[in-house]
Formats: sequence, C-alpha cells, structure tokens
Amino acid sequence: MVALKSDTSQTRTRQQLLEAAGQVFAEHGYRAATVREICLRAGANVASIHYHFGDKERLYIAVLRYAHERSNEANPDLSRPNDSNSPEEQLKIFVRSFLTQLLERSPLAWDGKLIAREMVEPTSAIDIVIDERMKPLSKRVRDIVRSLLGVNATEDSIRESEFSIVSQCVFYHHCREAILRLYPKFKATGPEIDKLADHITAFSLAGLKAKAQRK
Amino acid sequence: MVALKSDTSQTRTRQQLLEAAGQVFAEHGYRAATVREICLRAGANVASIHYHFGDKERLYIAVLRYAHERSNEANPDLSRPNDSNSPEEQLKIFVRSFLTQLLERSPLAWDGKLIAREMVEPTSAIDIVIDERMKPLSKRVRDIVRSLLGVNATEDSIRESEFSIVSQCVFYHHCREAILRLYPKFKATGPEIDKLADHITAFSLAGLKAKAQRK
DNA sequence: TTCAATCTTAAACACGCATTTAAATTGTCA
DNA sequence: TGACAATTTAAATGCGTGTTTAAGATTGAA
Repeated sequence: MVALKSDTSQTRTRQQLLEAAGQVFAEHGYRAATVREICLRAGANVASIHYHFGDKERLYIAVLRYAHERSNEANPDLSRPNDSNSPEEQLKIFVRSFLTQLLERSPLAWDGKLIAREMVEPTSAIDIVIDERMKPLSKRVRDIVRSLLGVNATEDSIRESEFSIVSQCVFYHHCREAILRLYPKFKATGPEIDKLADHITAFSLAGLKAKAQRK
Repeated sequence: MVALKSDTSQTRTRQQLLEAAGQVFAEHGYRAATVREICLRAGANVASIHYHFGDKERLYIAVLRYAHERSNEANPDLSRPNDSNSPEEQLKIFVRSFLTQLLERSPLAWDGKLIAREMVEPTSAIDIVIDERMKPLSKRVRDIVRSLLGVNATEDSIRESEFSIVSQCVFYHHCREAILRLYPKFKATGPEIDKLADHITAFSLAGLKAKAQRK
C-alpha cells in the first residue's frame, strides 16, 4: 500500500504504456483510441492500464503531463521567448518548429498532435491542455504578433492575426487526409516542411504589415 | 418489392431522418453520432434507418448527397464563378459565405460542417465528399488565387495560398471549443462573422500580393 | 531459501452501440 | 370493404468497448 518508489526509473511497463498511449491517442484521438491497441503496442496486458493508471481517462491525463515534460526538453523553441532575434525571425522559427511538431512522421513526434486533437475534439482533460499547453503557445504567438503590429494594435486584431497564423499550421495536420486526396502528389515531409514554413511565414508577415498600416 | 414512388414527396419519416442525421453528424461526427439520437430527433424508430437506408453508413452517404443538392440551391456563392466582380471582391464574398456556412448557429446550417468534419475525420464516404464537395470548393479558391497571383504563379504556390485561405476559415469551426476557452469573451456569431471575414480577406490579400511580387 | 509485496496475466463482466427480427399498424387500390 | 403492400414498432441479438476479477508470476529484502 505504501509506495516505495526507491527505484529512480519508472516501471518499464508504465513507461511503455505512456509512449504507446501517446502514439495511439495522437493517431486516433481519445475516443477512437482503444486500450487494447495501446496495450498491444506496449506489449502489456489490458489490465495493466487499470493497475498503473486506474482507467483510460487517467492514463490520458498522465500522457498529457508526460508529453508536457518531454516537449519542454525536446523543443524549447515553441514556448521560450528567443528575444535575440527580430520579430520576423522569431515568427519564422516558431512556424517551422510548430509545423515540424505537427507533421513529423516519427512515432516519437506525437506530442504536438495531441494538442491539435484536443482542439478539434475536446475531452474532459481540456482544461489541462488549455492551461498547460495552449495558453503558452497562444501567448508566444500573441507576443510575436504584438511586436509586429505595433503598440496601437487592438486586442481583437492581435487575436485575429494569432488565429490566422496558427490556423495555417494546424491545417496541415487536421486536414491531412483530405489534402492527400485533393493533391495526391503533395507530401509534407522533410524539406517540404521547410518550404511550407517559408510560405506561411511570408504570407503572414505580409498580412501583418498590411494590418499594421491600416491602423 | 417493386418500388412505386408514385408520390412526388419522399416519405415524411425518410425526410426527417435526413434532416436529423445531418444535424447530428455535423455536431458529433460520423463515429460519435448515434443512430438512437438521430431517430429520437427525427421522431422515428431506430429500425427506420434500416428500412429506409439499410444501415448507418448508407444513411450518411444519403445525407451527403442530400446536403449537396440542398446547398447548391441555398448558397450558390460558394461554387459559382461570380465573374462580374473583381478577384478581390470575389475572395471577400467567398470567405464570408464559407465562414457563414461554418459558423451559423441555425440547426439548418449543418451542411458546411459536414465537409469540415470529413476533412478532419474521413470516413469511407471520403471520396464522395472529395469529388462532389471539396473539389469544387478547392477549384473555386484556386481560380481566385490564380487570378490574384498572376499567370506566372507555380502550381505549388497556388496550392499553398489556397490552403492559407481555407485554413483560416475552417479553423473557427474545427477549433471552436478551444477558442471558446482561450478567449471566453469571443463570440463568432452574426456581425462578428462579417468582421472575421473582413480580417481574413485583408490578411490574405496582402499575403497574396506579396507572393505575387516575390516572383 | 523464504516470504510478502509488487506486478502480470487470462478470463469474464457490464455496457452502449448498430443491427436484425417478427409482429403490429397503416396506407392503397381493386 | 377486403386484401395486399408499405411502413412502423418493440424487442432481441451480436459485437466491440472499458473495466474488473482472481489467480499466477516475479521481485527484492531478511
């Protein structure tokens, strides 16, 4: 009953469940993901979820927290200010980094997809995702936008521009299946991601400049 | 066994199933929608779906076809050329019309949401939606973009701009739940939709102009 | 080695879902 | 009206799901 936790490393099964669950939740979303597939991929028994996490929902929450830690180490560009560069350069770095998180094919890159999923299909864990992941992301973009629009920009116009930038990125993840069928030759991997990031950055910078002059 | 169909009007139940199913599919998506809720809302027995359509999947396909007809009558702005206006004006009209389809709160306005759903969570009917709904939409945007980018624009750059425009619109539908929580005061109804459309149009026109000069 | 706590396993359970069945009801036409 | 097709109904069926159970295996300290 008393948890000892004298060993530094988590139980192997628990760790593999987190990784497998992260992948499966990112691929199918919370509802469509099945505990059976998660356990199969983790090489564990279905009951192991109950033992280690209680139920599917608490596993999901544990995955979100785990993703939070993991991402802050792996990809600090997204949430950290990076003030040494010009706002234009900061936007470019952000867009490329965010796009990579969303499109990277590696099974390790399920982190950004979880946020994207939760935006489309919120679960009971929405508040955790909003507070711990989206708000920092949103603030980061808003700061960049504010420095590009100038001090006279209204909160409404900042929000509109924030959404314009973020939407162009998440689109490639959310609508991947439709894009693949509309443009079968189009692939969003490796160098193409950089090209996409360049387009989105240039397109948005022009939109922002026009919006700044309009005031 | 031999279908008579001497009456011009569809069976009342069949018609109400289509309307109810359209609403429920638009609200929850194909998977999460239940035939029970559809039948409840239509005031029909659960078995009526089997009788009139065969199963849930064929009901969904019938709804897509029904939506196709209904939308062409109700909202011709989206797919029809509208060549009398300038390209800038055409873009503005398209964005406003598309946004309205995506955000209108009326239970009658489930049509555009079905397309948006299918983009995120494709079903076996994806090919129907792609061919009959998305391709005309995509072509419409592409034509506007082409006339704004000029004749020298590459297919890649046209597609990139098409996605930039469409993504800014669908974002407000796909990510509504997240937006509501990030910006609780923000409402996307009535006059706000026009303001959003103005922003997206201006933002995109500036992006397009910059892209045209870049060449 | 022994023993108790920890972890894993196969099987069963309970529930919601789409689907099917067969009977009851309604509508239509000779 | 009577007979037959068309439609609606309540109930049952089967399947996939998350969850639970109880027994077995493993581990680590005394």
